[in-house]
Amino acid sequence: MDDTRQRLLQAATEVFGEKGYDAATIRDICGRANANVALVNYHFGDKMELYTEVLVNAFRPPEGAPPPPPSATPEESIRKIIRAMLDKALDQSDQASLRYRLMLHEYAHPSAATPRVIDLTLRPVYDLLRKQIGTIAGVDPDSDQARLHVHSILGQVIHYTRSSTVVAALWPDLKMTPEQREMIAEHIAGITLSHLYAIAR
Amino acid sequence: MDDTRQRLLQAATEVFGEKGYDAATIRDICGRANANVALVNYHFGDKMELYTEVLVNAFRPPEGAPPPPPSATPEESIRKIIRAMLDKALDQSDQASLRYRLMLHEYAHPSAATPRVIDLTLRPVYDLLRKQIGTIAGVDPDSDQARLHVHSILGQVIHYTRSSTVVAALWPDLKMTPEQREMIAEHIAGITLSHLYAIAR
DNA sequence: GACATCTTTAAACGCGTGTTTGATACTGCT
DNA sequence: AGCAGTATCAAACACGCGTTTAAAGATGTC
Repeated sequence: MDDTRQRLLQAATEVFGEKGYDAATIRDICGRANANVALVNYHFGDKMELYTEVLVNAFRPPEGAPPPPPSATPEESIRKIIRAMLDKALDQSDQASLRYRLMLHEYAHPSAATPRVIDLTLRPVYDLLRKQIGTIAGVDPDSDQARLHVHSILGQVIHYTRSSTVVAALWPDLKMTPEQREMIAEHIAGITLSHLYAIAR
Repeated sequence: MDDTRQRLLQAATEVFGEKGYDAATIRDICGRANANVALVNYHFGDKMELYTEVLVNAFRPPEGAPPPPPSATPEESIRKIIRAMLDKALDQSDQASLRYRLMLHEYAHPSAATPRVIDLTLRPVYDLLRKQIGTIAGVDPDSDQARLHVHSILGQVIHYTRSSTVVAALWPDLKMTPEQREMIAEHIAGITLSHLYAIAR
């Protein structure tokens, strides 16, 4: 059945998302998919081709074109983007968080597919944030100023979502409840915005 | 000779620092140390004990007690800490950067030793930054406010040093020259400080 | 129903890994 | 010189990995 291919793809998405390419084993993937070890090679060729298939599948935009978000103010737009990234990354065992974790593994161990993954994931957010920031501060979205601000935001969001061990060790009281996520998102947006306003003046 | 043990330790520090625990191989380590593969097990027991020995050795404070830095203003202190972290991480093939990379690998793949590594590396900086920030903003160093600011700083610094692939893809013109490092450090310090002043008012 | 094609299976292969072995060289002491 | 203890060596071992193989089963076509 062609359904086997689909089960393998889903199992592979989970295992690659949880452990990354190197640590994931074909036997583990096939075990979860109730499939023979040889079937990965039969259906996909080899491990790397299965992996790229997983990436292509995970980062394919959904069918129904998502409506462009109602254009809020640039400030609210930035706040919403930050909050959405935090939520998407921290909602465990969801398909969206699997995508996010695949992305993080790509960044930690770059492969030939990494540039394409970046183009499909981070770059749209990067470009959008640059535009909003340029608008607020009255600077060119291509300027160092705008880029520095966007990397500040990305760095902080990735820090909270990827380095959970470090954060937990230094700040045990942080449980990442929805309220605390809101507090973090508000803080990240706040320091950037207050600096932007200082520039605009 | 006992000098073999030392050569193994140095080679292991390099290989573990470059590749992390899993990807590092005993044959690679022994090759660099011009030693037989069996000698790791003879001198250290097994791979994991060699690794912990590397960690203990790398994070042992140097003999001569380093003089406490001349107490500058809190603002200058924060700027210097940020700049120092960036430099230490990005200076290639230096012993200090090996320490830093060992640290990053520990955070990416937490082990039993991770809490101790955090205590020896990040926590001192974390506590110092909290104190300085508390002073500037007039808040408790234990408050959420102070902690949020410190995690913002750490997140950004780690982002630039660990996610070089991502940064390079999104911002090809950034070459991490000394001038650009200074610009980044100044920006990270700037957004935090300008927000702190806003709070203090 | 018979044949061709696509799927699935258990078993094995080749390779790299950490580790162990048993022999050999070296060292320091009496 | 002789000997005990340490250090080093080449070789092999056991295991897990990705991959291949050859046979068996399922499926569709005429």
